[in-house]
Parts: sequence; structure tokens; C-alpha cells
Amino acid sequence: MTRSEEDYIKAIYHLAQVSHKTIATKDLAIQINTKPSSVTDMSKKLATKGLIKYKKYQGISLTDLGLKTALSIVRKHRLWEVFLVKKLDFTWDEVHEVAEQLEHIKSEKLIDKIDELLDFPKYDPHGDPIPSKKGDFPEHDKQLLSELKTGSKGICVGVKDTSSNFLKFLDKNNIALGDELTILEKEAFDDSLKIRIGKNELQISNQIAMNLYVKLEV
Amino acid sequence: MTRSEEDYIKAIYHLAQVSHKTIATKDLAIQINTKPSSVTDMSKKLATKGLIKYKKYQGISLTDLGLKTALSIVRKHRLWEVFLVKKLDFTWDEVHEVAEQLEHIKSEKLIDKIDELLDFPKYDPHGDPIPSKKGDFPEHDKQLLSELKTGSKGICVGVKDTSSNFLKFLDKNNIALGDELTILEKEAFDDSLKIRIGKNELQISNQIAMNLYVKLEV
DNA sequence: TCTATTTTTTAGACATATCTAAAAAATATT
DNA sequence: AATATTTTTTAGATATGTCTAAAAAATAGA
Repeated sequence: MTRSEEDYIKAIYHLAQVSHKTIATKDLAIQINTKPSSVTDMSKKLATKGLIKYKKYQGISLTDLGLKTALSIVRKHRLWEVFLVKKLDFTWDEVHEVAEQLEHIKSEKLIDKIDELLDFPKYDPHGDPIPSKKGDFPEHDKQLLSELKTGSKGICVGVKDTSSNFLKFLDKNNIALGDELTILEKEAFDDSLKIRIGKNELQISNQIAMNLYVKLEV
Repeated sequence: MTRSEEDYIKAIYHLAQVSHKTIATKDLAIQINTKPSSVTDMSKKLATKGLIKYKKYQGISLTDLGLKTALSIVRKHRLWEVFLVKKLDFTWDEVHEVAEQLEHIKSEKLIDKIDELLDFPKYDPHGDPIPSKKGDFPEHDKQLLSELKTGSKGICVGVKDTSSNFLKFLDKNNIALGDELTILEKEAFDDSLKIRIGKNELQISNQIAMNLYVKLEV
């Protein structure tokens, strides 16, 4: 498999996570940052290789083989991210670009050893689950902070938006994965939230709350 | 720079290490495992980019920029090899193939952090020197075992042949870098050597002795 | 339903990196 | 020095992955 093919498979996987329908040529083109005509060309190729289902004008979806391939790439990407943060002191807003390259390294032994070195982590630095070698995901009953009621208490477990801007904002406000937080007040006017996080109280916009995942405490 | 361009630059560097003359199209083709016509094409491209000196029918050599580029790749390759052996328990005959991929990852921070994690090693698992960020090599006054006189005593510091076959042979005979050895006898008939290595005595062929580097003890 | 708009595909072109086959230059041989 | 051999280059072809522009199909709107 070429780098380009792998990029397509991963992009199709990520789009499928959101829509659950068949993927449109145009949407995939936007995701890959290319043109629809290029997507059509590549789709034919990937279909021939048995990685995707593709019929003219009817969108794209992964086959079992394609899904397996995608999960392997996602696994590598997320394990490398953990490696960069835990072993090389990268910050969580720096890891994506490098992991995009490292995920294409072809060596089963390498990624298994990295997994072992990291003590088999279940989540990446953004809280995204790391599929096992078989393709299984760890359980995760997270919810968006914006969906919780006043008085809810939970632990920060992930971010939806992984942009450098958002992550740096969280750093600046001392919000990190693992922190406990409580919703003190919800402002109906703009859906902003007053929260307690650790010992601090903080006013956060709905925009923020819609991008923070929380696991409710039992 | 593309992967292919980097492969060419590295190959030219390695050939130049041996010959000290300008590199022939044919030799480079053999090294890269391609055809002379492909080398000619790529040579024009690399010359345009200022990485090599190239004039028709007059061979190829690196410019200062090309040398700098080559050293950066060699540095990455050898640091990754150390990483694989020291941190992931790869054996010294397994590292080359994976390092060939990892050396092309583009991130200055990544390789600097790997260097730091490994505590700034000076030699790779085969005893080859690792250039510094600036491109300086550590001092190394090693000699081939085959060139030493009877009675010489030294420490194994490197291998010339890095093929899996040779490395596994050394493993099998308990010869490792760092071991002390003494030449007990030289057989004039076939240039084989009787050596003491650690507590063992061993008969080794000239073929072996010509591929083991030793540093003489003071 | 019919037309307009959007999406998708096709056709043909381009860049990279490779190849084969033939021509040109350099080197070796007699 | 003339010829033969080897090496190198050129010319033209191929495969991958991309693009633009135009055609075809699907979808949305009146």
C-alpha cells in the first residue's frame, strides 16, 4: 500500500465515524485536500484492491478489509502520539503532524514494541481510544460537556476539536485530561457554563463545552 | 525533498566514503538498485537543486549542501538504529530495514528528542559513528582485525559488513562489540586467525577478520 | 414536472520517477 | 591510430497520483 492509499483509507474511516452513511466524493475530496476527480480515480483503484465498496454516483464505504486497514493505521497514529508525549515530551498540540508521518512506517514488530514500551495505553493524548491489534476499542462512555445538566460532576477524558488553538486554550486555562470538573451554572442566554475545575472556577463558552468530553462520575 | 532524492544523496555519500573520487553513474545505479538512465535523470535534478556537482560524462559528487543533507540522513538513520536496539530490544541484524524508513521522517524536534532520550550516543549498533547536529564525527582510530599483528590486543568496536548473515555469525560465536580480544596466531596458509575473545579461544577465517573493526589497547 | 444547480465522472494533460532501446561519448584493446 | 568495448546520455514509454475542463448524472427548486 502506498502512502496515498493509506491516507484515503484513513480519511474514509474518519468520515464514516461521523456520518454512518456512504461517503460522498466531494466530502472525501475536502477531507484529503484534493479534487473530486482525484477521489474518483483513487476510488476505482481502492475498489479494485478490495478495500472499499464503490459504485458510480453511489458513494464510498469501507469493506471489512478496508476497515481492518484503517484501524491498523489509526492504531499506529495514536500509539505514536502517546510515544511522542510520554517519552519525548511533546505537547498534545504538537504530535499530530509527526504522527501523520510515523503512522506510515511499515513494521509490525516496531509498533508492537512501541505499544509494549508504553505499557499498552488505551487512549491517545487527546482521549481518543486506541484500537487493539485485533481492532477492538476500549469501552468509553464519554459525553460532551455541553450536554450535561447543572450540578453534573465528571472527569475530563477527551477533546473533540484537536486543533492547536483549542488545545493551547485549554493549557492556558489549566484544563487537562484527568481533571475533575463540576457544572455550577448554565447561562441560558449564550449557553456558556460556569464550572469548577480542580480548585478553580471558570466561565467557559458553549463553543468550548461542545468540544470537551467528560465521563460522569458514578 | 522527496524520499527518492534522499536515497540518492545518501547513496552518493556512502560511495564517496569508499572511493574519494567522483562517483560513476553505473556505480550509483548499482547502489540504488536502479538503471544508469534513471541516475542520469535524477542527477540533473539534484544538480539543479544544488545538492550535487554533475557534468555530463564526468561523474557525480556532493556539494557542501549535499554533504550536509547526507549527514543529516545518516545521523537520523544511526540514531534510530540505536533507539531500536536500546529501547525496543531489536537485534543488530534487524534494525537496518526499519531505520531506512524512519530516516525519512521530517521533524527536527523528533530526532533531537530521540538523541536526548538515548543520551547522545556516539556510535550505532554496528559501531558506525553518529555525526553530530553540526555534522562532526567522533574520533575513531579503529583498524580491521585482519591488519593486526600476532599478539595484538584490542576491543571490538565495529563491523564493516552489516549483513544479517555476518551479524548472526558473530552472535553465534559470542563475538560482540565491546569484547576484548587478542590475536594468538596467524595462519600464513589461509590468513585465518586464532584469537582469544573473553575466555574463549576461536579460529576465524580471514573473511571474518576483514570485517571486524578493533581498537588497539594502549 | 421541468428546469436549474450541484455533484460526480470522464477525458486529456502534467509531474515524478522509473524503464528500454538506441545514440553518443569515453575508455580499453590491438 | 583505428577499432572494439564499456559507460553514459537521450528519446520515448510506462505507472502513479494529481489536475482542469467538459460531459453526465443526481438532486433541488420553482
